[in-house]
Amino acid sequence: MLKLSTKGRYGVKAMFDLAQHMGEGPTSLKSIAERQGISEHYLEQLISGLRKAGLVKSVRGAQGGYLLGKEPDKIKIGDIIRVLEGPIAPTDCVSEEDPETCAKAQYCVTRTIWEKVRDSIAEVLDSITLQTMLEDAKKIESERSLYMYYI
Amino acid sequence: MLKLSTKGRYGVKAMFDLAQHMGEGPTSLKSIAERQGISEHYLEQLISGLRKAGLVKSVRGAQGGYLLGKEPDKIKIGDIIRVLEGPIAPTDCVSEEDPETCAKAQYCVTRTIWEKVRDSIAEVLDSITLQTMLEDAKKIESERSLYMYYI
DNA sequence: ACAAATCCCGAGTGTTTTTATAAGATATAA
DNA sequence: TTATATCTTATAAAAACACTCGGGATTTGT
Repeated sequence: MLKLSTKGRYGVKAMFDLAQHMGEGPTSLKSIAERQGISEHYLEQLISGLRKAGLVKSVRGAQGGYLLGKEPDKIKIGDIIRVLEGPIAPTDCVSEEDPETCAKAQYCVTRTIWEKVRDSIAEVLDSITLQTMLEDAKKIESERSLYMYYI
Repeated sequence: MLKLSTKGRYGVKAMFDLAQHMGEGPTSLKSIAERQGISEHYLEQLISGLRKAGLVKSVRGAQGGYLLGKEPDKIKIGDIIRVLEGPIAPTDCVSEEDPETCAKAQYCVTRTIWEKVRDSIAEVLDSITLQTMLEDAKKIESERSLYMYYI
């Protein structure tokens, strides 16, 4: 159905939350889960993949938690999605990673459609970084207070 | 996983098959299913939806079958996908049809990402019609015979 | 009139994916 | 040493997916 699963959505929310709390030391899963309204145990599984991919770093023990693995302008939304949902692939025959080879691939007209869909999704997701999101959030916030001012 | 289900893929294949056999009278499900390698009974379910949406017309009885409901340049791939897979909606909060209203929608930064994804998918799918596919197929075929000629 | 071809409709079914939940092991700060 | 966290693995309910099946309705050709 061309739908994102909760993995991707929760993952992006969690990463954005981490970005918003940069410079405050490690952020615990518990606090992320509470702020974002996500099951802590479930988030645990998701962040495990993000850690293995180097998108976050973990600090164990009391007062521990997670930190971004890179600068926010180096983390694309596409990176997060690919870790949590696998390669972008509206169909198996046009997967970003080892596409299922089909004998008719060369002459297949439908295949070219799915390629275009894949590329347009990838282009959007790779054009947005956590930094972009932080800037967007700041902009929305300032517009919001401007509006409040004039009431 | 941002994946298309077989419904959408089979549906587009079947519609393209119908387009390729225009002017030859009604095309039976059986022949479409055979050519495209799809279960006939399953395809029956899918085409039922396409008929109700007016994308195909049916002719009952012996020698019956299906015909395109409109000219091929009037049938967008997006139309077919929406009938078979529902509105384009990478997440429920940005569905093309009655999006799930969320209290934070106005300030939600992730939401704007999913909107962009939705729009880019819709743009691709609505820019391609069955006519486009017929032209692409003809082009590929002529390139293929040209290549054969030079061997 | 009858048989064959074909569309039409709804119910049932096995598999996979999704979305968690739970329990316990490991590590560290205070 | 205790409380706070991360880490790992197992279990499982629910939903979606991809068919499968059976029978009914309609039309054509003999």
